[in-house]
Amino acid sequence: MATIQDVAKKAGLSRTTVSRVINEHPYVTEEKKRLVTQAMQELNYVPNSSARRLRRQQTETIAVYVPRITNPFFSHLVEVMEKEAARKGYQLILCQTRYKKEQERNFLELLKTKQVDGLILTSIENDWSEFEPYLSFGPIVVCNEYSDSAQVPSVYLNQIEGSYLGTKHLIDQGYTKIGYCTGNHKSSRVSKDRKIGFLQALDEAGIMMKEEWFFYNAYSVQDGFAAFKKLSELDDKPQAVFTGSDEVAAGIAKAAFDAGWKVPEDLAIIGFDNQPLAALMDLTTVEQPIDTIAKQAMNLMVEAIQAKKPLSRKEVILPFQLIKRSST
Amino acid sequence: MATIQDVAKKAGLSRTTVSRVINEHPYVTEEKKRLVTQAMQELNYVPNSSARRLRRQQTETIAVYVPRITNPFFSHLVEVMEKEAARKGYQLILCQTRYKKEQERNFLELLKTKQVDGLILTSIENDWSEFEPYLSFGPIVVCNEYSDSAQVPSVYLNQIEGSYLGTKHLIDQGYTKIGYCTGNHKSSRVSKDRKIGFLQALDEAGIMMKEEWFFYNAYSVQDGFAAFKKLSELDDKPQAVFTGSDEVAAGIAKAAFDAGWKVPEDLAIIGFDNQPLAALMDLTTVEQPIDTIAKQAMNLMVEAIQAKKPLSRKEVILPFQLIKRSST
DNA sequence: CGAATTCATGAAATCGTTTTCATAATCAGA
DNA sequence: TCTGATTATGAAAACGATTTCATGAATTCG
Repeated sequence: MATIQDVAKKAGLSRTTVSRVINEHPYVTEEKKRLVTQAMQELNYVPNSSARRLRRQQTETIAVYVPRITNPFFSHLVEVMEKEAARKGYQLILCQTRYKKEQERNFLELLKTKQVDGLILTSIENDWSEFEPYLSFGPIVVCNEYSDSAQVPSVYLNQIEGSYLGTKHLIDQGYTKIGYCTGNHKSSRVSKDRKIGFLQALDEAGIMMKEEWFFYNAYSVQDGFAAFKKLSELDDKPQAVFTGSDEVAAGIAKAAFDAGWKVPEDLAIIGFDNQPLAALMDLTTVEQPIDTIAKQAMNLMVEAIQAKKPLSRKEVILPFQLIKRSST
Repeated sequence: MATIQDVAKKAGLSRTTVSRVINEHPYVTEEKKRLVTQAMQELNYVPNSSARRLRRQQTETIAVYVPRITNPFFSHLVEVMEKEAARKGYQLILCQTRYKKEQERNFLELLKTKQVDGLILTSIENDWSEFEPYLSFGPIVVCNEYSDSAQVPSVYLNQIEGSYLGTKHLIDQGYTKIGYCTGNHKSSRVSKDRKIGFLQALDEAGIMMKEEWFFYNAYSVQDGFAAFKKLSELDDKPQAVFTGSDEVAAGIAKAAFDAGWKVPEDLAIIGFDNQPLAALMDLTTVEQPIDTIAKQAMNLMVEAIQAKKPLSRKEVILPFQLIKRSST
């Protein structure tokens, strides 16, 4: 492996000048620039990035936290982020927290040990106080999830509004017995707010909710199957169900279909996210502008890294959209 | 930021001893070990990974190439790889090539500039000769895709067998007019072999194929819609269609359903991958053992990095499985 | 008991860059 | 022509770890 020293020797110049050429500093004559470029080419030289990182104290790498990359919502988020990051000369390190507090904390070391310039969180398992101390090591940006105590920029949607929008739609369609089937993840603000919005819509319409119409821990298609099974065994069944994701909605729809139920006549279903799956299953759903969330979060991050200033609290709140299909 | 020097001073010892404690070298008395540990704690010291990388000449980071992370096949692959890598103390850098030759080549710099210890390719756009020169910078492992000229380990499935298996199944069900709807990506060996296996099955059964029953560039649900539209406008329509992915199959199934067709009576459909989507849409499909592919590829990579020996050609070929559902 | 190991530590070299500082040479303005 | 800025270059000091080499002390062995 050729080093900058080798190039310098070959070109008959100093390391400094070579470095200047590499980094496009001014004050290098065309003549020397040519010499250096040629020497670099002949030696097949490439700057060693570890050395550069050490000296520059920056890594041009950003860590992105997701629970699991196979969740389409998060893979979409990551796809856009990676694209945006690459465009700006940054790499992405993928951190799957698997909904585990400890996993999430482990990855924090990346920031502390200077392996990444910053952290983007798309989900939050731990209390914000766990993150707080790491802010001195580099910027953190929150997106999708949010926390009132987080003193960093957050790009998110007002999930109260989102679930209100979806629930209101069900109510407007005339349903009065409405089930609620979501992950209801304890540490998630998104979960909490969704529930608030849901209840708020019911409340405004003067509609009652029954304890047995809540179905929790539903994340996947499989969970949707299970939820339907429970639902179908109730004496007093809901006429419609609000879900936390298109996967769950799709699972319920499929199970209902297999059981000979008609959607929406026997059971109306509303999904969340508007993924390709929703179009496929003809599910009404609440759309989240994933592309925009991802881009904005990444932009804030790169800005923060380059400004080298600590980030302050800042909220970017984006709007939802209802996509009406035949499941409601 | 505290450095190793600060710790050494605080503990009244040399950098060397501190380093020994950090790296668990033998030959340090318990007494000094305690002193160092305490000093590290008090100073909130963490080793700087850039410095460590520079000295050690390794990064504990692996780059994974995928076309797009939103493709469920690849996100599944990456999920398992990340898990496996984390378990072994490695990080993953995500590289989305977006099916572009140039993007793919750009990411090669990561290896050359020593930002990663190795490369795992799950898709290949460029000719192998483009990768060849980079082998001197670190190990490369191919998985899913494969190339005869690649002198590195490859973990893959014999796609000729896979599509043969699926096509044979359609033939066994009595279909004689069979369409073929895949990506048919030019640079992909997978694509080529799938077609070979398909034609082979037809050939063995003495079945004729019509040019108009080939539908190419189909990757997504959306593409499935389009393919069905074309198919349905033919005078002589196929009775069954072999597809390259569950998404495409699902798209066709949905479009067919919307058009009032019955599956499989009016059109039989077989997918590929056995993703959650396939269960949802009740699609017969050819299953690929994604978990195993991912794990094996990652193991080979870590082994290669740690052995520090150049990798030689080696093939790990895994088996397919047919999942029969109601779409055929 | 002397020689050969093994254990324990530190000084200094090293990894490959970028940055600071110093020094000339050139140029512009009075 | 002198002064002060601008341009062009290199020597040497960082960046923060690990590793080599040297050296003594303690232990084992014949």
